[in-house]
Amino acid sequence: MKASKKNLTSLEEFIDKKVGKTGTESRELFESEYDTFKLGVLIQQAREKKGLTQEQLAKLAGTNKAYISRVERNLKDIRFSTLQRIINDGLGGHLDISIHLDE
Amino acid sequence: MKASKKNLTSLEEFIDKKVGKTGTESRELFESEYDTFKLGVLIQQAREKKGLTQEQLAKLAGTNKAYISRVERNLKDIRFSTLQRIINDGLGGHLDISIHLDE
DNA sequence: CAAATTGTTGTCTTATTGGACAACTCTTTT
DNA sequence: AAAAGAGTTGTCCAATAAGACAACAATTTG
Repeated sequence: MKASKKNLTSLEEFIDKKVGKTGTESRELFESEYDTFKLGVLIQQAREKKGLTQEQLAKLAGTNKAYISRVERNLKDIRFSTLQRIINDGLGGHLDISIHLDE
Repeated sequence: MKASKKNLTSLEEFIDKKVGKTGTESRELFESEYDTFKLGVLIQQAREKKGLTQEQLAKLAGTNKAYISRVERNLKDIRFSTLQRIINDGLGGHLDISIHLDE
């Protein structure tokens, strides 16, 4: 299914309509899921940028390819320490985190 | 024990001397521990900025003050989902993460 | 298209988190 | 100096992440 550009105003508006306005329960659930979603994608993109296969990354990070696959696809929650190990040892990078308080 | 400004050149140099140069095993251990350390401090600072006690934050995040204390003091590893819950529900903020690949 | 490589999914076991609550400490207030 | 408030620590139990490996699916390559 291709999105028609025609009736699309903005991603924000689209999500408002599809998921619910900011502040609603359904929207907050969506956003927390989206954050998790982003994490997997982030790892995958970094891995590909490094030109590594899941198996290579797994070995470097001291785990196995099945686990990497699940993390990238967000099928598993992940411990902070494991995330760090994947990024530091596996990808040779570092994790940057910050907390933004609303307004 | 107060630090004397006298013989301090820079934090970098201090850490190099105290922990080891970048790239050494001891230094990498330190840095990953430091990342974890930062996470607790980050949460604590955000909590204080919001003027919440550990107990208040705990209630908002659906946990208890003992747990918050341990997280802030980095005595426990934390799941990504739990971290998000504390930041979203507890602090009313959001977590910003990015992966930086070295060079 | 066949083979090889890469990624996904099922399932088991073990290690560890998260939640609870009590007891203790430390600090602040009255 | 006693009480109150805030934070720390010990321990228990249930839920779940992490690690392993095999089997399967999908993609890439010769």
